[in-house]
Amino acid sequence: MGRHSGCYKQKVRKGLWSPEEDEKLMEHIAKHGHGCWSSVPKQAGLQRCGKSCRLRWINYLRPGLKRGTFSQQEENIIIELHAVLGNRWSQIAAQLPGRTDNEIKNLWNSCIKKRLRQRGVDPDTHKPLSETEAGEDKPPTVSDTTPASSNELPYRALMAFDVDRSIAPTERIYHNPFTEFQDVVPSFPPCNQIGLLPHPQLSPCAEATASLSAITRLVDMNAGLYSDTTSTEFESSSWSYLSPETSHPRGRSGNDGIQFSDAGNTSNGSLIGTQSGSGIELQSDSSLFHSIFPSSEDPEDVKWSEYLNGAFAVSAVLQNQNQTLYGF
DNA sequence: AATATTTTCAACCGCAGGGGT
DNA sequence: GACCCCTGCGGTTGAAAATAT
Repeated sequence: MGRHSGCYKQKVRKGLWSPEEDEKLMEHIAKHGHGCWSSVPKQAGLQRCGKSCRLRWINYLRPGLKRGTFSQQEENIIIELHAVLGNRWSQIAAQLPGRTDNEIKNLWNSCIKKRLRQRGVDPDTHKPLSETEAGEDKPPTVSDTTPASSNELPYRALMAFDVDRSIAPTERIYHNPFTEFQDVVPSFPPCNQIGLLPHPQLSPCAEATASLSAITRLVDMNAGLYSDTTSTEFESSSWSYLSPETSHPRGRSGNDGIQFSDAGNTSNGSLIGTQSGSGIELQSDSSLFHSIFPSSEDPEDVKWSEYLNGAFAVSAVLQNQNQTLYGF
């Protein structure tokens, strides 16, 4: 089981790939496709195991790969998805075209995790550190949850925090000699748009707005997940909830109860929202569940991908409109 | 300029699970 | 059902690059 015969049978090279090896692999796949990976190295004349070829192709040579700095929107999406999916990097990557699971995993482990901690957020649970440290019995982490049991789909309140935007991302052009792919990193939006949403009528995707509406209702129903914090670190980290009615008294109501605020109208970075409560669940009998999955009688029937496609179309809206949700 | 330390990220490893026999 | 082969996933490692001293 899990054996990898190619690596044992013959001498195989390990470590970094040379340009010549890359070229051989590219040429072979261009001509014949990869077919059975275990036979690729032999056919391509490479002293690598099939597994290594596959990895190289998927993570580096495959056409359409974006390389280089993650955009603000991509990071937001990753954080959102991680809150729901945990360390299911391949599923997260599936929502970010051109990004690989490995790349996302690296970003998470090297950057996002650290930044979340600095902001007083437990990267595993997406809860304030003060909350997770306080409890002796650590609640199950998001990564422990099983998406299959949809009646316990976790959804953490949408949250945001400031970052130092004085450092603008450099415009970098990445050049892959094989794919000729270029990626220009967009500039950051203003940081005071944290937690603010685009007007629904401006949204190019009504479906996404509807999903957002459902999520927002969910947050509202279970609002206050992060309230009652006593951590000054937490408070100073400019959290905000996407909690409609109570959060943004000056906001306008959308069609489905979402309030939309003008950028700059919120208090500058202080904690918004005063509800209390804990934990968010999708119950099969809840109107929320049915608002997200109108065709499903039972949460068990819901395909995980449907959930993602619905819930995270939100991200697409943000992406399209260059909005900041989490405010990194 | 030299060295030490930290960060980044490509690649490896082991495991799980599916399909075929 | 047992075994084998293969793919895919997530955790981990370690070399290279970047940064600090």
